[in-house]
Amino acid sequence: MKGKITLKQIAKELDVSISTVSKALSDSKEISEETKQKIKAFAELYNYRPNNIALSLQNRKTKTIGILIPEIVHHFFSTVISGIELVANQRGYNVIVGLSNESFTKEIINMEMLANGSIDGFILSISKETLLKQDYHHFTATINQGIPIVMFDRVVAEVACDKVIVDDLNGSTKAVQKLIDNACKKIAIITTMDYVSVGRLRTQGYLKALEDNKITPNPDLILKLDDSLYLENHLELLENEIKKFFELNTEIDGVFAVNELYAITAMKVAQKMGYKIPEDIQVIGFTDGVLSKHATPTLTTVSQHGKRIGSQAANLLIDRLQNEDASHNQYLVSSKPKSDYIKLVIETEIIERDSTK
Amino acid sequence: MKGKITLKQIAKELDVSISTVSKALSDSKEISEETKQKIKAFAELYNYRPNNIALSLQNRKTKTIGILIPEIVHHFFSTVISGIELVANQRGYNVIVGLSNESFTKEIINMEMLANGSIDGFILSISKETLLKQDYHHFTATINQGIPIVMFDRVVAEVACDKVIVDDLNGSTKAVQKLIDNACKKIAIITTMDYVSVGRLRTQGYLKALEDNKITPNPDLILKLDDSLYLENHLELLENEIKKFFELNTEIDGVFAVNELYAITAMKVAQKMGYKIPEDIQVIGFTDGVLSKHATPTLTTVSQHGKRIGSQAANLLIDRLQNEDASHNQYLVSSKPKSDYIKLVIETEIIERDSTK
DNA sequence: ATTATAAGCGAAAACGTTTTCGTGTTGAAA
DNA sequence: TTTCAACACGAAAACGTTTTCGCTTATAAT
Repeated sequence: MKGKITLKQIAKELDVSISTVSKALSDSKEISEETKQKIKAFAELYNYRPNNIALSLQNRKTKTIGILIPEIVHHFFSTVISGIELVANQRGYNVIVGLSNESFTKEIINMEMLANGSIDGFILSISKETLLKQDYHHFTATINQGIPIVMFDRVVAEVACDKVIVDDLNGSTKAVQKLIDNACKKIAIITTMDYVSVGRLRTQGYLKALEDNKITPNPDLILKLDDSLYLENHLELLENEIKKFFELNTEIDGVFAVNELYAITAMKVAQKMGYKIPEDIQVIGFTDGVLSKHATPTLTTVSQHGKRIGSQAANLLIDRLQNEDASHNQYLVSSKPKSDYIKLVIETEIIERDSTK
Repeated sequence: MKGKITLKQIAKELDVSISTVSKALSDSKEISEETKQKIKAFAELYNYRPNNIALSLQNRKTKTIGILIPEIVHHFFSTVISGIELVANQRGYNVIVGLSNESFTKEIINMEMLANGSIDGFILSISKETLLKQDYHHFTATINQGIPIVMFDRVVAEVACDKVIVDDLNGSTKAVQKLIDNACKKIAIITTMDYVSVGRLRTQGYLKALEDNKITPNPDLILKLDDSLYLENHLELLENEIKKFFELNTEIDGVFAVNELYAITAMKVAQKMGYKIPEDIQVIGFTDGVLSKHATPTLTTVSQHGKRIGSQAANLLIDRLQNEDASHNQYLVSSKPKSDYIKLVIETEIIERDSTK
């Protein structure tokens, strides 16, 4: 009972042709009931399953989606994957994942490895190094090869493809507005360097909320942190940075942080300095990770709905794949021109917990 | 510039045969330098890359590993994946992931979907439902089909295959021993139902440590929680259970929890009840997730080294795949008989933080 | 001049499918 | 009895590779 049985073997065993076996198993009416029964029974007995690779070669499609993300040990990204996997499976697709580790080179290698027939399309989030370099030729090259891409979260205008993004700007505005509504007078933001698009957008949202309320932004209240401080191992450095920031700006009574780590670290530092949360300082973080639910106090967050992002991205990709397919079919008119790319914006939602009043 | 170029197209364009092109690109000495140059230049120009699917069909191997895990939004599992991906990539393999969502049926469907040629071998952790049912026929069937499996963490003696496990028993013993050394007199354990093997083993480790120190275990100090309470949404129920437990056993001065959630929830509840940690109660959790580093106080844990588990599992699998390969080669003697399966035990390590003295 | 040898290339099979297009047999209609 | 469908099945091509084997042609040896 070693190795899968093939059409050829069944054919030989039953002394019919390969075509007959194939047709019998697909219940073709070309084959007599009698032969069908015989073949089906035999196939059943030996648990025949068609070989995926052979099918892929034949159909020139693999029914597999390539996911390319910066890292996987990360609540947001793994949540997105779970969303992708959900609809992919429902619609008959598998997912193959590659990790760029935020590296430009690994991103390219992974893409090329998968683009040579292994997958039908990509769902990806751009690595930081690529964002810094602003070199997107591998994406456009892939698209030009006829492999569609759907980008999520970290997207870029330079590449023409479907995109699924979080309403970073609006979400941030809502969050800061909430702090304003909660009577915060001096609202700080803890954010990243501008080249990470989401950091930039969330900062803009912060500024917009202030503007909407005729509050003049105070540059002192904007803390831009180096990305390396996002890493778990630089926890102390991060704490120190935030501590200095608080010491320099003692009047802060509200903090908006663009990610979970910054938010809970801010809470921790503030508490160590004797502030009460939310009485003295209210905090909101952008993200919805595990830490938020379990911090003390629990953290009010702007939820990104990662799972929904994933499902939508998968739907977008599979829709396009099947559309392409249909347009190859001469009997159908291509319903969608290839040029109109969709940009889906997933609304955020503020989840109120105990770090705000 | 649409779609990848094939050997056939190059051959036609350059008016040579397909075989010549193939040989030229693999630098065969059958082909003259002149022709090689011409073909290579052309291939380079059109960015020729061999089609993975065609290669897979030819070689009857896909250079792809199937990962099958209960869930992906989970620090331990995503860490393991990152370890697998690391060595898989280094050794020229891709990874395709399937999620069982702890469901027996989804586990089977996923396996069958991938076992039909899509992958060369599996790395997996068994779903809870499968563990409960104790039905492992799909694993043995897959192995009998010639597809090797490496199991990690949640493994089972009934299936003959390579395994990578955490030294749950020893790790737990060490943790409880540490509590004993730290002068804890009444040490409680918060654990899961027995059918999850790791829960059972960790409970055994707890008992062993007591025994080693001639302490008679007190059944009242063992809290076995229903698995559904592991879910994030039943947080309040979980807190209540633990609260009742503490109220019933006021003399507890040490807690060993078999997972991160139980551990930090125990800390939270204890603190709410007025206990100081680690002064009144010391806590150690089995796991090494994000929560531990950021809880207040930070949690002393038994680290499982998920990344190492992943890398080792991948090495085990790829070793076996390449060994099989070699044994098909008639010029080599199969160096390893197929029957001796390896069980790797990854040592745990206690990471001391502020929840112990 | 004849023969052996090597160099350079092409034909074809194989991997496992699906599908199109024959082809032979049967039975009924003319 | 001849003709024609309908039926049941097989041969072969195609997907994109690699590899074995065989065939020319030119060169070297006799």
